[in-house]
Amino acid sequence: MKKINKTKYVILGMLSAQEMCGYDISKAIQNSIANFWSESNGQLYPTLSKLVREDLILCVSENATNSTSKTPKIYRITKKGLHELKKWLESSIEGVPTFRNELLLKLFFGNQISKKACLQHIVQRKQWATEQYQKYEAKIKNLKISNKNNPSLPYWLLTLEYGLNARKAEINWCIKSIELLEQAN
Amino acid sequence: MKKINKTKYVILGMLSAQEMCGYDISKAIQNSIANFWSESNGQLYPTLSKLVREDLILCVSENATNSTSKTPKIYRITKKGLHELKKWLESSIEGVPTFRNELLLKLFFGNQISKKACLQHIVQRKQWATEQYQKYEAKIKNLKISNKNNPSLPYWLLTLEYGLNARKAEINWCIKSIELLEQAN
DNA sequence: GGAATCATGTAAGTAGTTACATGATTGA
DNA sequence: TCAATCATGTAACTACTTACATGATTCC
Repeated sequence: MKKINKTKYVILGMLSAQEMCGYDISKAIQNSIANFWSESNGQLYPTLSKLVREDLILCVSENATNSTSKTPKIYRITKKGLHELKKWLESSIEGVPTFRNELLLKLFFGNQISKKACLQHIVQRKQWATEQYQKYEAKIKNLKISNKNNPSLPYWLLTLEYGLNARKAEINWCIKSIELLEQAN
Repeated sequence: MKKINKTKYVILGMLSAQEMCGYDISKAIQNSIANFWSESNGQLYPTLSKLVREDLILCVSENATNSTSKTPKIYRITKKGLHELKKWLESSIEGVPTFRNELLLKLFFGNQISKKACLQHIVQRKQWATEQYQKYEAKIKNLKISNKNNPSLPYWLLTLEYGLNARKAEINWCIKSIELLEQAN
């Protein structure tokens, strides 16, 4: 289950929808997949250059004339790139990585500190999960309106509902855990 | 929300229960927190040395006489180490990192491939989540018996129930998503 | 004029894994 | 005797983030 760089596929995926510059891709990530994926500039820009070298994308705005250097570079996905993207999208997922969970780590050693301190961590998480839950609800509502006829809508909703469900489960776990700890000897 | 190295606290936490060598710690991680935490040898051993230098743990088996080099080095947590551990356990959790989710990334771009291929990913995940769910159930059952009077039991159960809940939520999301996609246009 | 935003990129560093090297001990 | 497990550690590498540098454009 070794980690491989997927920045490549994020870029290809984003460019499969429309031509964009690096900055646009960065914004698009923020506005769509940020709940389960992030990319820093330090990964994004070098990968863009790499994908051009590999012929998976190309730059369609090399206005060689007025090259004032800080003009946006608009990228377009190539046929080869689209093929590579689809191949990856279809390929099955090899194992699910274990996510490190600081809350659970602290609770696992919970007997070393006061019950009250442990409860505080859980209450804090419950608060967070509740806020997140509401954000997901709002996003789902908005997306259904703003992208009514977008063929990608069902897929985008799937990802939001995953988050909604996960937060809901977390809230329930918090409630149950608070009760359980308060009762415990 | 910058990433900081928590290997330190895993080691301190494990040693707060009993004296152990590096290998034992590695095994203990496998048998207890592997569901939400992992450490590789490449992190573990250098960190052990570092913690000794920082006086947070000490090596209690420097049998300087018969040093055949591959004899286990038994470590014990110091007062300073225990204090540092407790301080961390009580400190509040700064932000929850976004976990990268390959399944959601593939589904987000799902419109680029066939509905069937997307469904396959979800079915596969459902299978995995179901297996995991059963493992959690078994672990919880066993732990309740094997650690009946252990004061840490409620905390350990909390972490297992988190996993159980999370997998259950995932299974439900899979079922719902499969239905939703099959109906879609 | 100046702040915010648009836009690209790099350098330095951290965290982390993998793969290897080494050798002792246990038990079938 | 040979495989498995116990046991420690390092070197090389990858992924990734942060912080910085730079400058254009927009719009109040």
